[in-house]
Parts: sequence; C-alpha cells; structure tokens
Amino acid sequence: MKDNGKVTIYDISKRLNVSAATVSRALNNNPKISSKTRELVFTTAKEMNYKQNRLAQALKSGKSKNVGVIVPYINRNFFSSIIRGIEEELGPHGYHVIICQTHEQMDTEMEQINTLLNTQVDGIFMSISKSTTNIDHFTKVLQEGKFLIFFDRKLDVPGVSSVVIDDFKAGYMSTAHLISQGCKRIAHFSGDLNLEIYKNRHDGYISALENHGLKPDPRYIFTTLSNVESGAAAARKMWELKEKPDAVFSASDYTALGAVQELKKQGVRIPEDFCISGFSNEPFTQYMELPMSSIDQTPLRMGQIAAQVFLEQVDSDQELSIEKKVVLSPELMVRKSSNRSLAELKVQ
Amino acid sequence: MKDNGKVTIYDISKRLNVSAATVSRALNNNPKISSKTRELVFTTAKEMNYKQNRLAQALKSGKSKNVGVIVPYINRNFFSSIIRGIEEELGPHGYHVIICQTHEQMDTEMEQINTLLNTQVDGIFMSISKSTTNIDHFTKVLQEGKFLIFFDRKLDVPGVSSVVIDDFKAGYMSTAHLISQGCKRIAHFSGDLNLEIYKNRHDGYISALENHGLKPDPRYIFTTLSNVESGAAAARKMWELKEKPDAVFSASDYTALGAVQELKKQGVRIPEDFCISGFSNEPFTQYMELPMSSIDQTPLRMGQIAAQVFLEQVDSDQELSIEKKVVLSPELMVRKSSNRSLAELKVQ
DNA sequence: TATTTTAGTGCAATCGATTACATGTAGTTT
DNA sequence: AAACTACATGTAATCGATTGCACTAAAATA
Repeated sequence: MKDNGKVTIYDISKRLNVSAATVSRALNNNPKISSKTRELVFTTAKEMNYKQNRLAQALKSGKSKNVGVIVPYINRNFFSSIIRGIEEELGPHGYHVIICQTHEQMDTEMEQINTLLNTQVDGIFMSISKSTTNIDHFTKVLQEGKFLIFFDRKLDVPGVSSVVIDDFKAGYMSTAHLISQGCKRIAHFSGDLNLEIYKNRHDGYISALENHGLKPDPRYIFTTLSNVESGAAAARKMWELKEKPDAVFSASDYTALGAVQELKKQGVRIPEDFCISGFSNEPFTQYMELPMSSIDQTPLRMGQIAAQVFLEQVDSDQELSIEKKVVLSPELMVRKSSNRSLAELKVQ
Repeated sequence: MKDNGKVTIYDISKRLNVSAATVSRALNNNPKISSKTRELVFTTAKEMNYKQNRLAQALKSGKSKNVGVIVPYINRNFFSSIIRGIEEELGPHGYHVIICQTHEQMDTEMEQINTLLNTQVDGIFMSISKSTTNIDHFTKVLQEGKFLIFFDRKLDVPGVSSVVIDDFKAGYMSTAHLISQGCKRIAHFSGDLNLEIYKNRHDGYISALENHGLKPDPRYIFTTLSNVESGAAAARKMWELKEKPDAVFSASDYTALGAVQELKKQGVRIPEDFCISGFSNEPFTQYMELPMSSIDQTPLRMGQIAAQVFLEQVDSDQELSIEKKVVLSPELMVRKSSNRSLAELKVQ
C-alpha cells in the first residue's frame, strides 16, 4: 500500500520489450511510431493503470502547467469569483490553479511570489495588496521569465498585463444615475484615495457632477473603510451637516449598507428622501429587504479574460515583452435603494 | 530574458569549486558539512540569487508539498472559507493549495482527482458533489498512497478521514429553538434526503419535535432546492395548507430567504406570526432588514481542522490506515427572524 | 611512529519523462 | 545485386536536487 503502485514508462517498456523512449513517443502520439506499437503501448498503459508523472514532465520541459493566483483573501465573493473564472478558463488547457492569500500585507505578498516561483509556476495572477508600494518583487517575476498579470488592483509595471474594470466610468455611471433620479446634493463615501481604484471612482463621481452642472462639495466626501461600521459612522457625520445630501455614491457595498442601516434608524425614507448606491454587487445587496443598487464588476469575466490574456502570451512564443491592458466595462445594477421610478427602469 | 537566469546548485558548485552534493548538503544544513563551507555556500547562493527548484525536489523526494482541494464551486462563501482555513493552516508548513471545482458533476470530480494524482499532490481534500454515488475514484487515491480527507459532504470510505459538522445536532438545535419561541407547528424545508447532510438535519428536526411532545407531520415537510425560488414556491404551497405552520426550519438560507420574501408578500408578520430559521449563516443573513437566524457551520475552523488532520497523518509516518472522523459542533445564530423575545436572548 | 577514527567531500545513481542522434531493417530504385 | 531512402526503434544525455557509498586528510589513539 505504501509502495504507491507507481507505474512508469519503464515498467511498460519492460513488459513490451521496447525502450522507454518508444513508450514515451507512443504516448505522445509521435508520428515516428508505428501504429501497432502505439496501440500496444496505449492498451498496456491502460491495463497497467499507468499515470504520467506531471512532475517529471514539468522538470524536463520547464513548464509546470501550474499558475499562481494571489489575492488579499479568498473568501471574498469578488475574489473567489475571479478565481473561479480563471480556473474554468485554464482548466481545460491542463493548468492547475494554486491560490495564495496576502491578507493585504506586502511582505506576505513577496513571500508568496517567491514560493510560487520556486514551485515553477508558469505565470502569476494577482491583485496587489493595499499596502503594496514597492514593485521589485514584480519585476523579479518577469526576470525569471514568468508571466505576470494584474487584475482589479494594479500598479504600472512595464511588461505586466492587466485586467481591470473602468472604475472612473463606474463612478460616473453611478453618480449620473443618482442625478437622473432627481438627486442634487450627492455625497461620496470613498475608500483610500491613494489607491488607484478608489481614486478613479472618485474622479468619475466628480466628473459626473460637473458634467451635470453640479458643484462638487468637499464636505460631501467622506473617507471610509470597507465595512459596515465605517459606513454607519460616515452616515452619522453626514447627517449632522446643515445642508444634508440627498444621495450617496459609496465606493463599497459594506459602507453603503452601514449607511442604509443608520439612516433608517434616523427615519430617513429610502429612496424617497435619499438615494444610495454601492459598489461591487455583493450577493447581499440583492437580498436586502430594500435591495441596493450597486456596480457589478463582472468578476467571473475578469478572471476568464485574465486567463485568456495569459494563454495568448504563453502561445505566442515570442519574447516576454507583451503587455496587454484590458479594461472591462462595469455594469450598473439599479435596485430599489436608488430607484424612484420603479415602473420606468429595468429593475433587478 | 528568456534564459530565465536560472541558478542551480551546479552553478554554485562551479563558482566555489566544490561538488553539487556539497552545495546541496550545505543548503540543507547537513551536519557533515563544515561551517565554513556552509556559510560560504549560503552567501554565494544569496549573491547569485539562487532559488531551489521545488519541482526537482519533489520529483526526487516523491513529495510535492502540494495538496488538492476539490469543491463544487469556489465562489460560495462556505467553500471559499473552508479553503481559506486550509490554506492558512497549511501555508506555514510549506504546502500549496491547488483548487478544483466539480460543478456538482461526478465525472468532473473523477477527472479532477485524476489530474491531481498526476500532479503528485500529497493529499486531497474534498467535499463530494451531489451527484456522486460511486466511490471507486476515492479508493484509487488511497491505493496511490495519497491522503484523502472529506469535509462537510462525505461518503463512508474506509481509510478516509473526514471533518463535518453535526448536522443532526444543528437540526435539533434549530427546531428546539423554534419550539422555545412558542412555535407548535413547525415545518421543514429539506434538501435532497438522499444526501447525508440533509438527512441528518431532517432527523434532528424530527427528534427535536418528538422530544418536545410534538408530532411530526409529513405534510409539513417540503423537499426544496437550495435557491430562493424553490423557497418561495415551498412557502406558497405551505400557505395553502388548511392548518398553517407557525414556523419553518429550512436546511438552506436561500430557501429560507425565498420563504421570507413570499410570506411577507402574503402579509405574514415575522417573527410575530411566523418564525423562520435557515442554514449556513450566509453573509446576507445578517444584512437582511430582518436578520435571519441560521446555523453557522464554522467553515474556517472546518478547513483548519481538516488541514490539521492531514498534517497529523503526514507526520505519523506509519501505514496509511489512519482514519479520523471529526465532528464539529454547529453554532446557532439567533436573529430577529425567529426571535420573539429580543430582550432575553443574546442576539446577533 | 604506526594505526585508527572522524570530519568533510566527491562520485555517481536516482526520481520519470523527453529528445537529439545513432542504428537497424525493410522496401525502393537503378 | 548494389545503393539508397524511409521508417521504426534504441542509446544516452538531460532537467535539478538528493543521498548512499567511497575516499582523503587531519586528528586522536596506541
């Protein structure tokens, strides 16, 4: 039981009195092998329950057919959906997906990259952690001749492809939608504006206001963390303003949820008195009693496309200097929390 | 750039005019190596930016330090949390986690197992798909000398360890809780009773009823799928009964949610007229306007423990016949949907 | 001083599969 | 029948790291 019953091409070759090379060629459908031997090899391989050793193959070929995916946390719907997309796209091509978490720590991120490189992955997909500033560990990946692909959260690194959504557009769409509902004083719950994604959402928000003749008001912009408490706190502060906003575009569903809860406590009617729109289309947004409008980042697609970009690069056997930047279009999911005209709009 | 700049122990050995064996021993802290050489090797290894090739190591040792995790879908909170638990527990021990999805198909499950075995994983963690009946592919894993560990959904296979929650207890707890709220006619939305987990939840429900002097009524038991629509449909049927139930213990949060939505439409007051309790503690349950009671299956812990069981087995270098069955205790999360006495109970 | 011990290295095989090159054997051509 | 072409297969090196066994030189013992 402990001897694993491992069958190798040598075992097959002995049984058939041919060389291991012949067996290998037969199994790989090398045209130089006669069809008789080929079939003979195939059938005996099946009989002996032969399994190719991908490790040996990988060592020889230099291709492990494994890719790494590094995300802050795996059990966040957004990330696990991306992983699912990658897995489903790459699986049929014989690739396996190795997952790693950074917990938003840059040093963990660096470690993960190192061990993935040791493991001889053929490529690495990643969403950088919030605390990442340095890019040395990324360039190292390229130097080792591996592919690197960023999704959602990226930094500009030469030679690295990326797949992101158009956060600016998402911010713009959300805000424009709120305006279309008659809102005039639209607040914004932003994340850390040093991060590209939040900066872009913010800029889209500003741009939409301006394009519709509304003046951005810095007092209406609150910096929040992506959780319920932070949203509730921001909502409380917001409601202390003399001139209260009549809507908020939140860069996070969780913050938006916190705001909903807080405002309801204060007796605010949503969407009649106040409209609200979140970000990420977390599953709970559609299950809330008052379903919440949000931005769908199409994570499954994002994963699939990232995988496709990887496959393209692997196939085109050229030098590694390929660099592809894909920007996906976000989808605005209009739900009750910001919908004053249910009859007129397509509602989810 | 394409030559990968790969540094091997041979490169180091040439530079230092020693044999590769010496380098290998030095790097592995073999005591037979003099401390001078050892340090020399270490520093030059660092200088030359040497990275060990885990593939080669794996091939030589027969241990890849990779494990496979097979789940129906990765982007389900329950499963991704389990994966997170496994990853966090195994990562520090140098293991990588390879993930696979079955989409609930037995044939995909079999394929995944095969390719994982080819990849020479050291063990496989899995939750079997709903359509799995055959166990041949599981015994094959054991025959190859690899460890197999089931979590949550299992079949009885000799030699396979498992980590599950006590579904019977969960069903019992939920039902007993509903009874404690004064409910007398408690319905049950069950999943496919051919599956062990649903059977156990159902049995716990029956047992709780009987132990509290209530007669189980087959008309109160509805077989549902784990989605909102199925829950709504079941609720509708349930509400057509002449003697309407006053509570339901649902084996799925989604079904419970469907029921909540349907019953509210019909003007039923929850929890005053009707109590409801779900299963899995999906994130949305606590974010609903009417937060829903549910059973927490402690997936993170489940993953951690599964990983610990694996590590134990790997460490104890004995024969493979170790078989450990861990049963975790579920946690009842009492929330508003089934709480008629908010003041008295600890509410989440 | 002769002999045994021991610390430190090297040699070469090994893990399993792949592949350039060499070899052999029909079958074809002249 | 000699010469050559194709086709089929074998030989052996290779990927990178590990490790049992052999070996040398220095240290310890007699």
